Formats: sequence, structure tokens, C-alpha cells
Amino acid sequence: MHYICNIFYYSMLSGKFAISVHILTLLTKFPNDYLSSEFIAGSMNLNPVLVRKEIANLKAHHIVESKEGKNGGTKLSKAASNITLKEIFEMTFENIGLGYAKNQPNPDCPVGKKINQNLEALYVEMNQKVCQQLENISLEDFSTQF
Amino acid sequence: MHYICNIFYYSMLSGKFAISVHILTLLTKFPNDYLSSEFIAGSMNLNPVLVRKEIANLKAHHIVESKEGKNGGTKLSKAASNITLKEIFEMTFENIGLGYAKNQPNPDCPVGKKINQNLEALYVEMNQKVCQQLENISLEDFSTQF
DNA sequence: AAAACTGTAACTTTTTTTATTACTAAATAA
DNA sequence: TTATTTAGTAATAAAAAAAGTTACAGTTTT
Repeated sequence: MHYICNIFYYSMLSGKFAISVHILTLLTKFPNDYLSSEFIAGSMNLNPVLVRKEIANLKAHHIVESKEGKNGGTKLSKAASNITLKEIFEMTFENIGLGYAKNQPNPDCPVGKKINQNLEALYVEMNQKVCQQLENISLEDFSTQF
Repeated sequence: MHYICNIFYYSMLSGKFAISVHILTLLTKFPNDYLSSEFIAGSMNLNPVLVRKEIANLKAHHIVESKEGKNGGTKLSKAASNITLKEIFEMTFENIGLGYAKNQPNPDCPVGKKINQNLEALYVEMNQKVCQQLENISLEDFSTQF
């Protein structure tokens, strides 16, 4: 089934990393099976459509592949030992950081003018630290805890 | 003005850390003045009531003090050089981490049963890394960037 | 006494997240 | 070959969370 690629299609799930890791852990546990979105959703207690959306993202990053039709589903397309949590983190577009105020600050105030830029610099550093940590954990490592 | 303490009063602002840092940076820039919530809100383009709520939290942690009445406002109650970003981070109740799925996972699935516990362990480690970083930055350090 | 503040409650509005419904297309199995 | 099961996606609805508003009591200062 083919659709025109829609960049904005993907809705933002707040726990995307958690959801992706959950999906991928299940796929790791059943490396030879195509798991259905229904089955995965059952483990997560989440709507199957949301699971499929999350899988769409993982597919776009080529770490899983799906088969449509009866007995279809999704499986890993590379070994769990060759996938790091850092990769998964980056795939979910999530950023470590402590947020920004929603409103644009006052550009006439010296603090308002620069606050977001200075916070950004701080958060970039955080990301680096966190990525160093996640880079050393493979999906296989994570999955063997279960 | 005194009210009965209400633990649940404090509403959750998503960018609490950012807002607190912004407030504290302003207070650092004017260490001898009581700044009004109106003035602070003007720099942040935020509702003054929200600023006062955030300040209530900072007061509870004894790093700022307020004066009611005419010409009242808020000022730092300790030197900016003696406040670290780690302290501020901890005051905002924010946690580093990459979130959890909203729904309770299926306890009959080996993965569902343990996913949150395993993510938690991962996030605890992240927090430690981030706290190490923030501990080395004082409010004064941060403020001199402006 | 008037004015300018803080503190807080009680809502309301807006935004973001999550869930649902519905339908097309594909693959399999009977 | 036809029914069935599954993915893919759009569109919308519902729920939850965040942000904003209004209102007013209590404090200080002038």
C-alpha cells in the first residue's frame, strides 16, 4: 500500500522513546516472527494505530520491516546487538533538555533576548552526555534484562 | 498574607526550569532591588500570576524572598555564586528522562511487566550525569553570559 | 486613605496527546 | 477465487495537560 510521503503526518507522542523501546524489545524477544500491531498494542495497552505510527517511524529509519496482509506484522531488520539506544533516541526526535518557556521572551530585555540561546547551549551539552551513555547500551543489552 | 499550605496548589508548568532560571537571572542582574512579578512577566512575556506561582516554589526552597505591598517584589536571598543550576533543577521537580508510555503496560507480558522499571533505571543514570554537569554551573556563571 | 504589590483560588481557554473510526491495499489461506 | 487478516493512513474526537484570566483578600508604603 503506497501513499505520498507526508512529513507532517507523524503525530508527536510524548513517550515516543519509551514506546519505541518497548516495541523493539518485543521484536528482539521474537526475532523470527512478524508481530502484529494488535499483539504489540496488547503488551503496551496502547491503541494499535499508535503502534503502527510509531513503527512507521522505525521503518523510515530502516531498523524494522513490515509485511502487510494476513500473518503480516513487523520484525527487526538488523540484529539487536547492532542497534544502540542512542540510535533509537535519535530516531524519536526527542531532545534531552529542561524545556523552554512557551512564549517568546521580550527582545528588549537583555535577559529575555538571550535566555533561549543560553539554555540551548546548556541543553546541547546535556545531550552529549546522555548520548555518550546511550551509545554504550545495545538493544540486545537492554532486552536481556527482561 | 497567610494561607493554609496546600501541597497540590502548585500547577505543573512544562518549562518550569526555564522559567525559574529566567526569573533567577533577572534577580541576579538586580541584586539590590525587589522586582515585581509584573516586571518579570514583562521580560518573559508570561502572565504575572504564573510568575508568582513559580516564585512561590522558589520561596519554599529559600533562595528568594518577597516583600508584599507597595514597592514590594522579590529578590535573591543568597548570593548567586552560592546557587547551582543543579539546585534549581531539583527545585523544579523536573526529571531528566525520555518519558514513559501513559498507559499501564500489560502485567501478563514479560516485557510489559518490567519495561517501566528498566526505563527507570536508565533514566536514573541519566539524571546523575546531568546533575554532575549542572552542579558545576552557578547561577552567577550562567548570568554573566547575558 | 489611596495606591501598588503579593498570594491564592477558581475558572476558562488553548494546546498537546491519545484514542477512535473508517477505509484502502496487500498477502495468505481455505 | 474469495474471505480473512493485517498494515497504512486520514480525519476526527476525546481526554489530559498547560497556560491564561479574573477576582479579591491581605500588606506596605506614601
